[in-house]
Amino acid sequence: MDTLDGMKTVVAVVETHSFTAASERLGMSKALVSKYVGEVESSLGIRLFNRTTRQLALTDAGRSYYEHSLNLLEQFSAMVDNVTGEQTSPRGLLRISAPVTFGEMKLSPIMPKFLQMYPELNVEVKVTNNAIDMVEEGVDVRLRIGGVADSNMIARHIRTFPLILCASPAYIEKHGMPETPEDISKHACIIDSNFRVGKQWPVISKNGDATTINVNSNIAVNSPKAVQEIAMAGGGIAMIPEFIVEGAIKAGSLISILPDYTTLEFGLFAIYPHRKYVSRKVRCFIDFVLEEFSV
Amino acid sequence: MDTLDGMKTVVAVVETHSFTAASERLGMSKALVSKYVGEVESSLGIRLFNRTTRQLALTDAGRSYYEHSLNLLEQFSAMVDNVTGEQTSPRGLLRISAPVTFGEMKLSPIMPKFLQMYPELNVEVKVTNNAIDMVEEGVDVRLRIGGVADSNMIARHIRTFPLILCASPAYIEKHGMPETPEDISKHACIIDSNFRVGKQWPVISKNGDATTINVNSNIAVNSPKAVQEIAMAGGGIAMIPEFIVEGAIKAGSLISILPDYTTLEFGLFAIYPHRKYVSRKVRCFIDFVLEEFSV
DNA sequence: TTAATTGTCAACATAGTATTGATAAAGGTG
DNA sequence: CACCTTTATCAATACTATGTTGACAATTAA
Repeated sequence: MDTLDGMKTVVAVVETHSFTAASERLGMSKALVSKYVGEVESSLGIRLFNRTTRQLALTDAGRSYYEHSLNLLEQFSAMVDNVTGEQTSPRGLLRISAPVTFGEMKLSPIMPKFLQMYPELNVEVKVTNNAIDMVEEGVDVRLRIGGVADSNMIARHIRTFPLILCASPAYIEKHGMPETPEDISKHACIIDSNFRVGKQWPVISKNGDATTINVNSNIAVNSPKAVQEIAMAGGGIAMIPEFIVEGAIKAGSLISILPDYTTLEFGLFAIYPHRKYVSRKVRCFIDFVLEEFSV
Repeated sequence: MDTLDGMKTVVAVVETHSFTAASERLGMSKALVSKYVGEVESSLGIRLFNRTTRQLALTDAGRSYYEHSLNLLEQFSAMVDNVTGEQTSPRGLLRISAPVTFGEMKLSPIMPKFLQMYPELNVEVKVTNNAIDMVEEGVDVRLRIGGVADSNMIARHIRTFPLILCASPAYIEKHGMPETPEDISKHACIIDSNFRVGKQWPVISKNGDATTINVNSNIAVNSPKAVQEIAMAGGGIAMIPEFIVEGAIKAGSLISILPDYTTLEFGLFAIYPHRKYVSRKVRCFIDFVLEEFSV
């Protein structure tokens, strides 16, 4: 057994709290995870986990080994990056997580280009809206809307994405096209509960005048895709990230409302662990995303 | 190939300046050393050595890899020691070097006890009087008479050993037994050129009066054992470490001269690399030697 | 109790391992 | 300048270890 693989295995077990989950993260059989942990233990001559088949508890030695290993593995990849410099392309596995709609619509289309730039890199994208535990999931970088308050995470701002107001042509035909922000409050609106503004929608005119509209709504949903579907079905006026609806607007199934006004915008951030050293593959990915999403 | 073994191999090659010497230090075939270095190089995608069959030159990447690896390997064993704590006995290979006579007469007899204390430890003792390069030879601890001026080495004082004056019974019978320090200068003396005093022998009486004798000598040799042999053959008065001649004196083949006086003494030091972390096996060995040689 | 899930075990085919001896290149030597 | 030694590498060999699969006992939730 490669000593470093042994360390990686223990790290994965500690972070996932399970041999089985660790085997999935590492892409190997659970039998091998069990074997590796056993080998590490016997090579140290000390028990790292107190385990019954259903419960897993770290021993003091296990905690110590985990913490040191984490540090060592990080230093090792730092060394590899340092030695190879910029001469070789990053290799290995990069794990990314992203919000599902953003991941599907904006991230996925640019991934082939990224893979082409770094052919020796394997990428695993996990789209999820659950506030996943990066450590537990073994994610290297996480794209997220909004920053994080976790001090051992770094949140790097990528860019802001605007939201726009829109509704279906049928709805507009029936209820009329709003001409001023104040008109909105006479309409039915669809709330995306991901955005914390609720029924107070901010609207900013071209010359910078900001107002807040108290909108009427009897539906809220926590998915921008669902909001779009509701709007397209004539459910009323929706506030949706532009990148989601730009296709529908071009196709004519949605109409932009008050195009001379801007409304909410959200920041896209890249979140990654706050350590001394950020691996080159992560840096490359963030640089790539920054470049691609630069306005 | 175990990643750490790859690192160890590169380290050994760098330090010995040779694949062949590295293979000897590591106890593996030179073919494997060659293979390992090749594997490390191809896994990094960069050349570590510029090598013709006869010349070996580190590349910049090689130097960087070596330095980082040294650090990583040290941290790894520090971790292992930390995790296992004092619960398990040190294991692995400990390389010791010692002056030949001291090694033969004083160190060797206590080694079995040491091995018994730490059964999982393998020891390799290298007796030599040449001022060997600890790095090149891969020695963990070196016992040495006198300290060192190398700032990246630590010299830990073990104890001082006295020298005594002696001669063969036949010589004394023929030339008379010296009764005062001044009598010595009338005799033939044997110089051990290891001790830098040359023909100025210091003598200190029991009440602390120190004098220096200008001795006559027409032979100097850089080996205390040889000095002893010359003295036993009737070559004259010799100044020899007590531990070397105590057997001969008991056996009657040498007689102590001016036993009420003391003369030179030398310090025995344990030399080891000056790093953040001293491995447990080295600490154990030094502690053991300190204990054994405590007066 | 049943059912599902967990960590471990034993067996197996496969792939990698390290040694040996041979080979070519490069220097030092007389 | 040819010789001889030494060096790193290569090819072939026997062997060891590797990781998967499927079965198993242990544990807990329903």
